[in-house]
Amino acid sequence: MNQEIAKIFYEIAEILEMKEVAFKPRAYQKAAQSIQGLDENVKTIFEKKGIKGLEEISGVGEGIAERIVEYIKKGKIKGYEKLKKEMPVNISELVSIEGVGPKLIKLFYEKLKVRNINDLEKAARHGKISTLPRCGKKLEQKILQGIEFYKKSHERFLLGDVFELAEKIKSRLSELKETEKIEAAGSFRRKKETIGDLDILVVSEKPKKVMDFFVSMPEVRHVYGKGLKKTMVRLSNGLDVDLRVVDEKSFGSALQYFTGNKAHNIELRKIALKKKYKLNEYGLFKVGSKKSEVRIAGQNEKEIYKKLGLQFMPPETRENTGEIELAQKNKLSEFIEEKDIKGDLHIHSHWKVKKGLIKERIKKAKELGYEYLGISDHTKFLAIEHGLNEQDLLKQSKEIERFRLHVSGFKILHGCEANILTDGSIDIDDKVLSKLDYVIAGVHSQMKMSKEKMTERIITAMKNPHVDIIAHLTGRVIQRREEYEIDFDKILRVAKETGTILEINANPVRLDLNDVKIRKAKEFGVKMIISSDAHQNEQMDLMKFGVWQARRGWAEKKDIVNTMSFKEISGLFKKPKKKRF
DNA sequence: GCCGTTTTCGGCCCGACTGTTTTCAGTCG
Repeated sequence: MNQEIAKIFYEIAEILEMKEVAFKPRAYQKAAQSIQGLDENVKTIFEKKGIKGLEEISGVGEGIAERIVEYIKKGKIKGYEKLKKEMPVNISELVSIEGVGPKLIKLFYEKLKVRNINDLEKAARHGKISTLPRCGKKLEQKILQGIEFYKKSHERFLLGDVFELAEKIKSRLSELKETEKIEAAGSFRRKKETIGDLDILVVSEKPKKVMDFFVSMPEVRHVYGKGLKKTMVRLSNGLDVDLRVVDEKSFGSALQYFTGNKAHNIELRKIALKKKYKLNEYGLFKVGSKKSEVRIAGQNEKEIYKKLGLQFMPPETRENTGEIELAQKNKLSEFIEEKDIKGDLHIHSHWKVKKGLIKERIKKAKELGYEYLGISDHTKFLAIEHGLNEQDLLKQSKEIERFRLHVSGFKILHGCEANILTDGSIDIDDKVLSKLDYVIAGVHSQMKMSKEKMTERIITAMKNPHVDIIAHLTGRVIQRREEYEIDFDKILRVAKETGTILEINANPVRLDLNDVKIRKAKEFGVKMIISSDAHQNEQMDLMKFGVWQARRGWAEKKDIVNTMSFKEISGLFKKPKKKRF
């Protein structure tokens, strides 16, 4: 329901903008944004706390709260229906065309009766657009091109897919002697799970050379525009990349500015204004009388936060979801870092089909600087993954015992990734589970159950004294499979009571728990573990994606159990679950 | 329509780029 309401509010904002209503568009937009990012359903909030509860949402006041209630009760909003009648246009579709905004939509509708992308394409093809005031041939071409790109579905890219590409582009640029500093900003730097486009900043004395080199890279398929400050291209895989050349003295402020997110930046500027400063991508300036400006920061990003009276915030937290308020009070915690990770406990060795892989995994784990590694193959219910049965697990235990004797200075744990069956039971006998160092359990079948049943299923598994960790709790595969429906609050309460650890699956297609859920789990005092869930050696490198996600969820070292030493974590697993935390 | 260590009324982030004109409106991030 939150997404539905957010979408309506965004549309209201656009329509009001068309009607040139002042300020209200921003209000609706802001409310839509908050509601979209909300963890709890507005309906639940309303049922629990009434209209006052809704008004607690940032950007939601009396008026908008009433509109939300109207939607909850009647499934529609009268004012919105009325606006729609005045402007019966598919706005959300049309605004997604690059270069088309509310004002143009209004003009196109009034003069050409354009209601959707199809109409717009026809109008542009027939040369109608360029007959309108302030519209020319170039706009017409731009619109046609925009439609072309829209049709090729301008979807977002997985962070994991963008990561390697970004590294490649950065290293190409760094080989060029004309570039001094290089940094990728935007949602990539904030390590969002999906990326719309990539922003790269460089410092250079020779912008022309850098831009020429940039557009000539083999990955570049299309150049949107090329200037000395900004060049925009599309790569052959469809990813849009903007390259910006900035002055050394503005590098920090440009990095801050282009990292965003937008809402975070707006808050920062407001703080600057209150201090009689001005903040933009060129620096932080003190504004004196007669509009004289003195730069007080810009070269260094940290300096900007400091001068604004704020603790430094890692890019992963810059979403304007409360980080600024905490930073003002100096109460922002230290978040977990990659170097805090001491081991990986969710690792597959495909033992039933290939025996030599445990050794390879150990070698890789040592390279990563880990202190320990846990082998956790699938169990028998997952025949397709050659899951191990009870006998296999006992045999594997003996082999791991032999490794322990031969490997020095490194510790190996033996676990498994067992299946939570539909009734919540585990597909491996308790007696065998109790012989393992630890047990991960996950749902791998029957994912479309009712919310109540799925919640009950997982809770039953958590109540099993042998189940230490629940893997990929929501089962989502980003952009491919929805989360299962679960009552997350209820699960968190039981996790806390039973001492069950929740996994943050680091695979970039899962990242499950997500940032919002991590933050909530932390608030409930539930412990988490970050796991690569590697099926191949190279996938053990994915741990960092989990760490970034954990940082986005404000997790600290103490919230994540695989920051513990081997002694601590093996001791932990030996204690009864309820006495662990 | 929202919101408050300048305000319960009067403000609401800011600059670049583009295409269109010839001083600026619309869009974007």
